[in-house]
Amino acid sequence: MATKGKITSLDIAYLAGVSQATVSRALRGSPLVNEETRRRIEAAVKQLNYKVDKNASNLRTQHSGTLALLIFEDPTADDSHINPFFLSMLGSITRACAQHGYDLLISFQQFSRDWHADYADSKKADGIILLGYGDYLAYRDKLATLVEQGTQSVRWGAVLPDQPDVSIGCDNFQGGRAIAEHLLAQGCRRIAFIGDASSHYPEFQERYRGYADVLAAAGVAVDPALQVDAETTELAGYEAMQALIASGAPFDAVFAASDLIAFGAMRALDEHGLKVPEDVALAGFDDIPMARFVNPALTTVLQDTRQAGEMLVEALLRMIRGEKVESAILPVKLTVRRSSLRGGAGGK
Amino acid sequence: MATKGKITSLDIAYLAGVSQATVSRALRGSPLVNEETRRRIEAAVKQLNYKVDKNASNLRTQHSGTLALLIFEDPTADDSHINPFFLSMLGSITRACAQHGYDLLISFQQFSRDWHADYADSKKADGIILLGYGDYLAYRDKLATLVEQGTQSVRWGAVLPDQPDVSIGCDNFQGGRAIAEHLLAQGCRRIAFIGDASSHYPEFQERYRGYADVLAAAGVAVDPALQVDAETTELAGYEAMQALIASGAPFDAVFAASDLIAFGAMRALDEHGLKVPEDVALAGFDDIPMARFVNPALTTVLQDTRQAGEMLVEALLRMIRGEKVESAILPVKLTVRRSSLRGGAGGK
DNA sequence: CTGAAAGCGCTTACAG
DNA sequence: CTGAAAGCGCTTACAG
Repeated sequence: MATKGKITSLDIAYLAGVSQATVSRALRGSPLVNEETRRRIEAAVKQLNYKVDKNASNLRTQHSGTLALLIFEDPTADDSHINPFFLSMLGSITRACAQHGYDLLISFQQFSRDWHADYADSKKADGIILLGYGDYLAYRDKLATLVEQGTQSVRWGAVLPDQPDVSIGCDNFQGGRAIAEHLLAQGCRRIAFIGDASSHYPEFQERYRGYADVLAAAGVAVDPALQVDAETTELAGYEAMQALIASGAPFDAVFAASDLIAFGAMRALDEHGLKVPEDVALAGFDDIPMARFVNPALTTVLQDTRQAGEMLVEALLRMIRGEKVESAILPVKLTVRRSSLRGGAGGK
Repeated sequence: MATKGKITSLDIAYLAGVSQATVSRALRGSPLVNEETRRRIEAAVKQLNYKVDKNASNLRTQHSGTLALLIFEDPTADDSHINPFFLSMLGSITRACAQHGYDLLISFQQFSRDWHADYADSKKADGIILLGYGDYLAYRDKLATLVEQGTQSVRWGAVLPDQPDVSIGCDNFQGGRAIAEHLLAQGCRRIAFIGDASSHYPEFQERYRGYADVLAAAGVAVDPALQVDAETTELAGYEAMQALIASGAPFDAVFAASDLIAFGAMRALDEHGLKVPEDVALAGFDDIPMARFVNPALTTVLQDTRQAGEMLVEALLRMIRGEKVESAILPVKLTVRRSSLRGGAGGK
């Protein structure tokens, strides 16, 4: 039937005995089309297995029905070792896109290199979602350029006073507070913080601020000797923990700025014969799926990735529609597991 | 400078003092363009921050420089609980696409519903990669339809004699053999298999065949009472293990058809006071990132997702180029960890 | 409610 | 090496 060549709306028009314009109207759901005509067209579409050519329709309408997701990662990142937290986000973003009838283009980006953010300019995507950690101070300029050029974009990350872009982030400060309060309630007083706490990594910095805030309010000294930098990998957490132990500074709890860091810390503690939670209470941040499987299961802060993904997509779509969009902060939830429980719950 | 309206190749042409056709040639890297002319054009492109409109160029050239990845999942699947193995695949596929200069569109699909495989027909993608478990016998017809309609596609999955499509899969049979041999070598004789072993799930079936093959060769009975169905989730593994324990059939080892199943089995064993590996040796399949973090760390079979992703993408691109492409089987690698070690390595 | 026609922004034979 | 022109397959004012 179909003459091998590509089937176009003209073929449908011919088969249905109408003009090509009417086919287009019918397929776009225009109310102007007669019910009977529409039925004939739909029959023809089915018969020839016709699909509208998106390149043509996108060219004509000047939008693509597609969003792009850029995930930043370390150059060191190995295939399968993308931060699981971002993979969860990816899942919920994909789903949110589908719900809104948008397709999703994804791309991993090296943080340090020039971003391939051309998806929007080249009309492959109507807007861009940015995801991933990296040095914010380096980040900032590129973000500003993006925004200046009028690229529609939203970012997952810390929500700060003067940032150039629209961001959605979780309440890192409250999360940090929750962990610190919990560890204090467990009787810990020498609580180490593993993770960068500078303005280069605002999310970690906020977690640290929450932690320091609670300690100070409780009259517990915030000892700089108990803070060790680490990027978000198991290895960095391991090495930072080693360094802390080697330093000889006494501690009875560890607040790792992310779950991956906590896993590394757990391994280092184990190698040094320090038991979690009996000798050292341990907590992380993110609540990635693995957190409940490690032994002991990890106390952490749940970031609701489902909600986050929906917020990101919805914010971006509103932006694309030309509405004014504000940054937003999502609540977090403390998730207590065995790794931080000093009392009777510990032990084998 | 740019008059707010969209910048097109005509603007570049005007600025560079050439025709629009020459701009197009220069930007596509045609050797016909004079060096000096090319430089002027490139300067203009930079000055106006021009990007080629992909919708227009794709429409003209009739291909999109994009591949689509469909990931099938259970309707029950929660946001963040996509099988981590497929997330690893997603990572390596994304990377492989980037290496080949292709963009990647992703979409989660409900297995039971009609697939939204229109990416290719609508010219949004040049081809499709299929990923995910599901009832193969139901799957098969849809696959056949896809292939019939001439949609370019490759699938990750079992490589079987009569399948309609091109598949890349790992050597499930050898993987099953490797686990069984290892468990036998540990002195186990009553080795349970948790996972579906029917032709509905050919990958699991192959793993089961490898296992049964080795047992038979070693003169160990393959007891049907020791095989319990389970889909690939932690919960299904947990429930299947409960059922097996409740059945009263004695066993000294468990071969779970996937790591997620193994995690669930581990939890059930733990709740029943059965120690891994002392009382029961346990092995999984996939080597997802969590496998090394559970306690005890899980013996499993490594599927090389990096290689798999590259193979899938390369096969699909060859197909798109019109080359003949065959299905292929990738080697696997036994990864022994503490969960299966009966000897001195066990214990705390 | 429908059709004829213009045009989205490119790419690429064709002619020079 | 370059330009003028056709055309990819749609969508949408415009006219009826």
